[in-house]
Amino acid sequence: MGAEGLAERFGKHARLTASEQAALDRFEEQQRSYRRGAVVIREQENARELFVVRSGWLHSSVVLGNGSRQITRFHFPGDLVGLPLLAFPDSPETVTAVTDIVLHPFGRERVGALIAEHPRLGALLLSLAVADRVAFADRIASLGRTPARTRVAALLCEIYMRMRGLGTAEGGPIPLPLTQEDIGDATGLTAVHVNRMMRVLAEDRIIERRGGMFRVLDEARLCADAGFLDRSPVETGWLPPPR
Amino acid sequence: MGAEGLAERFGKHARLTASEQAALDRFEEQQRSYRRGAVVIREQENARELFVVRSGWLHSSVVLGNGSRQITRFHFPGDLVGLPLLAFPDSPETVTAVTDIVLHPFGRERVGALIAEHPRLGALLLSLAVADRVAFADRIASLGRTPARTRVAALLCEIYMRMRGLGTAEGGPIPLPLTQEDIGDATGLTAVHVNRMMRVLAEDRIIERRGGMFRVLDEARLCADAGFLDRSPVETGWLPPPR
DNA sequence: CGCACCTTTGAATGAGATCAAAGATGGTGG
DNA sequence: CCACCATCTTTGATCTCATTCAAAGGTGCG
Repeated sequence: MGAEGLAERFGKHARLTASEQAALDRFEEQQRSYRRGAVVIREQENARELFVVRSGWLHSSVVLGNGSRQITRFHFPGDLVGLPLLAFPDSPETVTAVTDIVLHPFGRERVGALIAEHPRLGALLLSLAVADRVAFADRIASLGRTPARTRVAALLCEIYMRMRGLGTAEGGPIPLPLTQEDIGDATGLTAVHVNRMMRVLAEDRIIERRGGMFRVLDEARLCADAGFLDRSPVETGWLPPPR
Repeated sequence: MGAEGLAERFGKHARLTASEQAALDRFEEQQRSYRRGAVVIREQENARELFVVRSGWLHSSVVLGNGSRQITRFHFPGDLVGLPLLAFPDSPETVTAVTDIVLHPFGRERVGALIAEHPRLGALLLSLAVADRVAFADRIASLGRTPARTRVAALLCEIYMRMRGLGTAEGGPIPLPLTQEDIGDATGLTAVHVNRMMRVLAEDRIIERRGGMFRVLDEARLCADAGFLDRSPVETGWLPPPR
């Protein structure tokens, strides 16, 4: 549970041929574990490896000149981490393990080889990168134009939806291994204010919190409060045929 | 001046073969003009075409449930517009002409064909999509963790840098065909507050404004105020060989 | 069991929003 | 060419949401 590989992820969007499946599996030959809190990729440092997340949560963050931190994205099993290394030799972001994690590292040039040998997977990869970009755009809108309560709701909603995509029980408890400071750094709020907003959401019986967990009591209202938009599934009609 | 095509853009990052060059040029066979203010792609509507920007400015925006608008990205000549259509059949964003523009429309499946026939260009496209993602991340950090003055400075700085990349004179005047409301929608501020911040920047002799133009008086200080990070040029070491 | 870290709550402060209204500017049609 | 009107910019006054500062509980780990 809570573990997914590249092939499973890609397979959600297109039926893979045996050879494609094999090519993706080859990205997961290596395996490496990190402890909660470990820094996997450090901002501004030269890095050559990307990773497939096998299990656990991570986040990408940026530290501003004024010392404050902004978390830009959370990563879950099946996600690709370190994509910016395909564009920049020095990482523009820090990638940190939120929980204990297991990753599959692989070299940049393997992506090039994948695209050359399996253009359809290359196209699918582009598709996923673009979907990611849309997620970033949604977050920009959330930060730029919505009040605190909405932003916190949006983050919880995103986590809820993503965990459900990985197969969490419907109304069951969801792990929330983030400190309120983390949530603040993701939503552009202070930890204090995050605390107040979470309390309000709990008082309104939209969520319930206990320990490092939360439970969604009223999915409809959470989505409404969060301004959640269900992005239709990734489009694959334009992909070239498999080779 | 101020016009650039796909081949020029790609050529900045890798030396193109004749056949690659030709393949990219073929994306610009069609041509279509729009007036300032025209909506090129409408949010939530089904769209099948992407565009290469030949000349002029555009922006992508999202309208939130509360009626407010967030501009997520500006597009300049040589940019690809409508990439989200590679992942979603219905556009998640509205694309609007900021000035009179000329675009080259093309179908989604052409991207698939390009990747299949020219994997290296596919990889480069992925690279550019990833670079875009990093730009989004930078903006998230700006919105989430910096004060108003910094955000406005960051936007002007971005425009300044991008215009320079397209060949604007060093200390010369730069067109700014945006209303203060537009700038507010991009920076997550009100038009009124944008006005105040621009005034402060002008009073501090960092920029100068006249008509629909601005001039950067003190590039170093603008960059410092904006927390500008010069992202190193797009990395191409991992690309597969040209076919 | 004790310490470090996290959560929670209260009170004061402040950055940016909102409300309001007076100038500029520019595009359009007569 | 000019007058008019819509749109945009500018400035002031007030209000509010979120921050900051401070301090008291919790929690879990070594």
